[in-house]
Amino acid sequence: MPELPEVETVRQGLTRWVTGRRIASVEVRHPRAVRRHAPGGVHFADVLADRTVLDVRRRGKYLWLPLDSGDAVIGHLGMSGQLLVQPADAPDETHLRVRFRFADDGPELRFVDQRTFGGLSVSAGGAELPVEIAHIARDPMDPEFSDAAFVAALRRRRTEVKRALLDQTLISGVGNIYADEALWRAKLHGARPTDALTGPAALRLLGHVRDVLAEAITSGGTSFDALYVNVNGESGYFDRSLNVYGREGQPCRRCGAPVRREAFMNRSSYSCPRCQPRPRGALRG
DNA sequence: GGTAAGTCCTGAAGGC
DNA sequence: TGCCTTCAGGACTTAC
Repeated sequence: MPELPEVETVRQGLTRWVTGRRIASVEVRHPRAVRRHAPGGVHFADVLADRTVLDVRRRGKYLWLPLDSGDAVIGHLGMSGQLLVQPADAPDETHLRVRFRFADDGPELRFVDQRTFGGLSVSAGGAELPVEIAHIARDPMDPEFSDAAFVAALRRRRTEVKRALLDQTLISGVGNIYADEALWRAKLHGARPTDALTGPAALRLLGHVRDVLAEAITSGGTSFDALYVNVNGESGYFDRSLNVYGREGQPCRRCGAPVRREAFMNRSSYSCPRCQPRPRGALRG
């Protein structure tokens, strides 16, 4: 499941493999993969032909590829998307959605997505920062991310802390897995109200978020079921380092209490019942 | 049939 | 009352 570390790994791979190359043609094999591109798949392919990729950039879990036309290709991997660099004669993947061929006849760029939550689009004039993703906050690894502004905004919210961590307009790049891991490190239950967090507590939490993400980037991201792979098709191995996520019933690595799983927003939250006590007044559980 | 995931959309709720 | 902002939850998708 691609979160920031996975997307960053993909960005680094794409930078190496597609920067400076001229697109010869684009083949859209599934309309849903370009559903965010309002003019449709034919237009998507037309506007990209003969354009050169200048760079590969990232904002949160979004990638964009500035082009020599001033436009940009926006990509989001959703929960099962992959951007693969493959030899042109490699067999098509089962869930191949979009294929980029290059003028140098070198390796193709393929967007493969089983569950089609991800997608590609072209942002007109979006080379610097596509307007479509301008609402996404900076991520905590971004040099221009402001810790003080984040802490202030977090404490202004009237919601639960895990929900706030998943809000990409507040802080980007944190998904379900790393939210649980950061909360475990901070010894906070995800249902804690944000407006009751002290400034220092919020700052400590942010530090743990940053640590978890940094360690995951070093490991090349997390993968459980081979749905996520980097541009060369290799899985990350950060899952070996997870402390609570997916470990229901197994002993907490800090205190030994069995890790609990709770329903949260149509998905799961994992936490230690002893290290991360549920706040008084919280209803679920 | 339940489960997993991230984002967008819609309706509800709250503040002024 | 009414407008604006913020919040909560459903929809989407598909393999297992």
